[in-house]
Amino acid sequence: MNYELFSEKMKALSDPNRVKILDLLSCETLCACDLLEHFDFTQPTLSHHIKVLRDADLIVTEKIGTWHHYSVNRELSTEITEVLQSVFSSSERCICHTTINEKEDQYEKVSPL
Amino acid sequence: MNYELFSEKMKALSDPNRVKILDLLSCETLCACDLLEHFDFTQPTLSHHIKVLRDADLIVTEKIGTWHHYSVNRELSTEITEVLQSVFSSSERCICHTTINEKEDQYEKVSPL
DNA sequence: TTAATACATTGACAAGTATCTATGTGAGTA
DNA sequence: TACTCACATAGATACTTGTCAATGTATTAA
Repeated sequence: MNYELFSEKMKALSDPNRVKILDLLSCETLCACDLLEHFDFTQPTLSHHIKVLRDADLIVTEKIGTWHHYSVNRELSTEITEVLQSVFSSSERCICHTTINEKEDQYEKVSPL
Repeated sequence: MNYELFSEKMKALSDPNRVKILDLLSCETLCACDLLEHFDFTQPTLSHHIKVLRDADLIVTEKIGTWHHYSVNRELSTEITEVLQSVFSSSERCICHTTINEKEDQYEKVSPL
């Protein structure tokens, strides 16, 4: 995961409503109508937030008939937590150990985190 | 930390350049001019990103003469990592265990996370 | 087939953001 | 004092985002 990819996951978490959605889904799989009861906004707005979370791979959808069951992507959430920790921790893989203007660009494309 | 506060920290992390700044600062305290060497944008843009990180309490500044020394706020970074983990984990404190429209609003104001 | 339900999509709008150039500020230096 | 350096601020612009009302699309039920 590089800076660009990681910051996209963070962007998906940058709205309080989306964090609340994930928090609700962390306990159990829910459908959109169940989720909507917890919010003041309209259904299209919920649908928008779900799309953002889905595009970021933070939630997965299982369609059963007319109902869509949403749940958190636990694999990715574990990875994100680890990457976040690594960003704040001094480590060998930090970009600061590469020579500026020489390896940095290439390093970023491979795996800065 | 509530959803609003947590999502503000996430928003500060939603730009790849800011993540890179934190990654650089995680190894050592740096001044703005040192940081700037790692980026293609201008000094005012760096100053803007530093302000965003500072407003989110993710970095702290120590001014020595003309130079400003920036470093990561390790206490907050630890807290953020823990909260992130708790959002993705099923737990007793999850908002789903409260009665909708009854306790939820108050709960949010106190400590949903 | 008609109607209802669950969810997505579209288009619009107000608000926010990343970037730039230009300028301000405050501290050290000649 | 005048100049330089390190950094912040102001204002402008292009772009993105959260929200809504309106509408579309499957799927199930009557």
